[in-house]
Amino acid sequence: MKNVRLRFAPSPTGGLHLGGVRTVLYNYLFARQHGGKFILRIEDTDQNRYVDGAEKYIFDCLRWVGLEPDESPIAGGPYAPYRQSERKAFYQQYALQLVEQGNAYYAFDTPEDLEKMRSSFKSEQNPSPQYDGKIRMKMNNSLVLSSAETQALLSEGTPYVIRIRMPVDEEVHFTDMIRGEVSFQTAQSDDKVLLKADGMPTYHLAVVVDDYLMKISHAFRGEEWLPSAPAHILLWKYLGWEKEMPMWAHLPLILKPDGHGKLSKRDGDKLGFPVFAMNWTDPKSGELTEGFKERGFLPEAFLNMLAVLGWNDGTEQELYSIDQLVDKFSIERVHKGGAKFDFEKAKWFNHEWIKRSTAERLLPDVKAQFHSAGIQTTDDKLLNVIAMVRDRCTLLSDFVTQSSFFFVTPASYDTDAVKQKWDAAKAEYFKGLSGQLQNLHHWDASTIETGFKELATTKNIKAGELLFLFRMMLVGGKFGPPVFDIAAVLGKQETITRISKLHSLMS
RNA sequence: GGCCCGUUGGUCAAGGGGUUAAGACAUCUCCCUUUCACGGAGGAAUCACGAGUUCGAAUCUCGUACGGGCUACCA
Repeated sequence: MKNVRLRFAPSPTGGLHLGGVRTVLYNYLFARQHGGKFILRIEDTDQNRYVDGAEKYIFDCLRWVGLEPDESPIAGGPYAPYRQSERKAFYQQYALQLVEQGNAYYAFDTPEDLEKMRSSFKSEQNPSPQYDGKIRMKMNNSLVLSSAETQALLSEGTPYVIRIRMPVDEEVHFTDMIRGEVSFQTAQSDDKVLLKADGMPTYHLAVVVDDYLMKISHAFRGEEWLPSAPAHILLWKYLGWEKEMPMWAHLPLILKPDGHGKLSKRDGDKLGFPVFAMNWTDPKSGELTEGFKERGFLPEAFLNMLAVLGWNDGTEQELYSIDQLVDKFSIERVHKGGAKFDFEKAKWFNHEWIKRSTAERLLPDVKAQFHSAGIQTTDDKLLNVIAMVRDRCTLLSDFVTQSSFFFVTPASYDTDAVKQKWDAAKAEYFKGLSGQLQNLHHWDASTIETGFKELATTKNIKAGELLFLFRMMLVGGKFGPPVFDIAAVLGKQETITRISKLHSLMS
């Protein structure tokens, strides 16, 4: 396979969701496998829905996960421009060609006309009537009007759209890389609008024209596009480009956790998990939607999770680096059925990636977490701490809750629990412990532990309860690494200070 | 309603005529750990249903049911 070119064509209307990132990922993997190019084209076809800043946001997300395109509106490329709003002339040219060939026609129906048509043809058997072969001769278009009438309307500046003229009785079939042979009857399809009244193309025209002009060899998109595929294939044919038509792959959908419908932003809001790659703030409403990045996901884990949501290489392996994915991925093994999204499993991937990452890899991300929590850290100490608590962190934000006590004295204690264990004998013990620690020459975990236990034996107190209190003094709660390891990192003076702090609080 | 796509434990899934039907998440039990985790051992839990083909069907065929997508001058 040569000259492999793939494209991702998001509409800049808001956040970049899971399905979008997965499509990019599969595109990217396929492009890298074949030494091809991955192209980002921005589908700003509908001015009304264009959202300020969304294009840059998409780039930021792709940069975060490391899937930067080879060609894009920002990076440029040989087939620029890559924004649909800047390619209007192309679409108009080809729409006109289709009209001249008789494969498309002008339609002058107003929105009210369409509304009237839908309500008058609506019935129990046909709840949503289409503008198709059965009714187009009853509408106001260049198929029923004489060419003189059509010309007159056109020159008067009457608003119009250009619609594809679907054949009444043809079978369109194609091979999908995931589903195999798929076929449709054209009679079932409607006369889709190709060029809108404002002169902008619809997706149907734009995707075909741009894929041709940009020499796209493989087109991956969501399964929701399957029903309109026959119209696209006919367009390739009518425009005379059939030989250059890309290979199609319709990816399965990512579904809501309960399986009822496509996963949407609202589901995330409702169930408490992100569905966007990164934080997205709607510029109009100011509403913030949380992203996987800000939730504390590693991009490696995020991509890994997405890759295996709907694909499996047939082995037991579940953890893949991006390079391993390039090696193992195959579009033929992508599943046909949609997968329900499970946030618990997503977190598991992140946990695994955190556990497997070096402290050095984690340092910048963890440091950022601490800084946004307003806690100052030093790299040497943080590196040490990361290695100690890594295993118990699922999200990057867990590092702060799991290890902030290394950097700041606990602000509060579980005082009720402490009160139950605290008594005069133990107060006496910790007084003694402070003195003993002060005189320690070697400050390391096992030396501290030995002294701690010897003193407990001397005072005849069970070590278990003392250990609990010691942990409360140093950590403030019932969590964290082994307590003597903590003391070792904290250092002599800080350890003694924390002992006396709780001590004075209790007496 | 029509058309298209799909259906293996609660979830992600392997398996594509003969298997004790892998594995992972979640869940439960136990071990380890004087915390929380990690780790280890084990348990419970699946081929949507009905016909057909076959010596034999999760696997092939056909129906049915269920789920999803589309049915816009949205993508």
